[in-house]
Amino acid sequence: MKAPIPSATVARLPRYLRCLADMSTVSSQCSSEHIAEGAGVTAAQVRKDLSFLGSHGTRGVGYDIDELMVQIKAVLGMTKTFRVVVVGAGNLGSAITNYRGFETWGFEIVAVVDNDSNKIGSAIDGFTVEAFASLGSIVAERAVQIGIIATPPAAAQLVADELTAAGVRSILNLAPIVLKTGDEVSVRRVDLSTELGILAYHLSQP
Amino acid sequence: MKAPIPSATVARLPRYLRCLADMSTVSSQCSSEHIAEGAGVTAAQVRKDLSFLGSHGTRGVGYDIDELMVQIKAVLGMTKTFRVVVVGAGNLGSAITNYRGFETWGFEIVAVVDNDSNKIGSAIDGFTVEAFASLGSIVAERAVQIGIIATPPAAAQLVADELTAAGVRSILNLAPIVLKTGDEVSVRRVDLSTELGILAYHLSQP
DNA sequence: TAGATTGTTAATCGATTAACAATC
DNA sequence: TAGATTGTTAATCGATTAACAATC
Repeated sequence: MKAPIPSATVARLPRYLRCLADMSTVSSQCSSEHIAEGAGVTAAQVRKDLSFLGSHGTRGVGYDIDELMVQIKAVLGMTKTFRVVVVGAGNLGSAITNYRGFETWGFEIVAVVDNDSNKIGSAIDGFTVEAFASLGSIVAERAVQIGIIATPPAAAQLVADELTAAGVRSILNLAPIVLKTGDEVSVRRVDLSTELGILAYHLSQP
Repeated sequence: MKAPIPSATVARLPRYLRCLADMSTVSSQCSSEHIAEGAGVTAAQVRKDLSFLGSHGTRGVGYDIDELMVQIKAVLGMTKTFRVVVVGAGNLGSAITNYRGFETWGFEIVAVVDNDSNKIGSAIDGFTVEAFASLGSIVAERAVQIGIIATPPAAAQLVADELTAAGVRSILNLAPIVLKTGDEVSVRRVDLSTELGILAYHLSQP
């Protein structure tokens, strides 16, 4: 029986991991208090979250940093790698393609595609931009598992449909639009525009 | 007595607004059901959220799209504009500077700075990259209100300190690190790396 | 009036916090 | 043993959902 980890806890695990990585250079042990400080949450929150992974701490002592990192990595599925296609070679797509953080999580970009003939054939971070029309064959031949949508919002749904048709079952959507997909496709969204809206709200508060 | 709007509601308002903007081209009225579909939430959720803004709907009819947009814009503070400095002219900083979504929320980029002498003087989207050392005078002379941190994580805290010292009271932090700032500074974080971690978790689930 | 849809209530659900026994 | 810190419980808090009276 796999323990179901609450989504709020999952969302904090990557932060704990980064925090542990920072601490691992100076120590081998840490307390929930240490992690809490680095991650910007309470110590009780940290202990509660880590309890979902099982008991890996030692009472009176704390957690072994390396061991805890291994546990978190296992839970987050960082033992696997995933092949990614980036759709959209504009500013956002370029930034994503250049982003070094992907390797950390086991994401390997295998193609960058666009439907703009001016961009096709140009180079981005060592990748040659390929035609959007080739998406199906690229997905099939390179066993692409994840599609990142970095297109203007108007194109995003079409891209999602094409990715789905090609057999991709996981999408990271950076376009500020809610995609309509079947239940077999899991979509996550990162929406800078919405974040700016929230920021604007807080700024306008007295 | 200003009604305190729950943070979860605030986070959804920008999405409702975009959704309403899309619908406004084809209709002048809409129901909570329509908004819910476009925003990917339940109709009950929409009505509950909108109730915090006051009663702007008509029972049996729905909401007037234009009027509702005005209400949401007012609540989100979109009647104001904010001057922004982008710190970091790397890939992320460039993508941010090129991002057209800023104007929507009243954010006006007035400077892009970096501490890399190779980047200083180069052009990004019409801006000439200026020296990080000039941050203080730039903030003062151009009345900068918001700092966007688009640097590597190792530099982010220093940048935050400098922004704070220069008098900036709002920071959007794109670096994957928790900033330590005084209570007078409000920080929001957008962390692509954490999002990738969450995505990896969901991908590795059966 | 009949049909539709809001605004609001109460119930449910899930997440956070505080406290402390367990135990190194 | 004394001090420290975990793991877990119970209480609290906040957000979501379902239902429906109000009312256009």
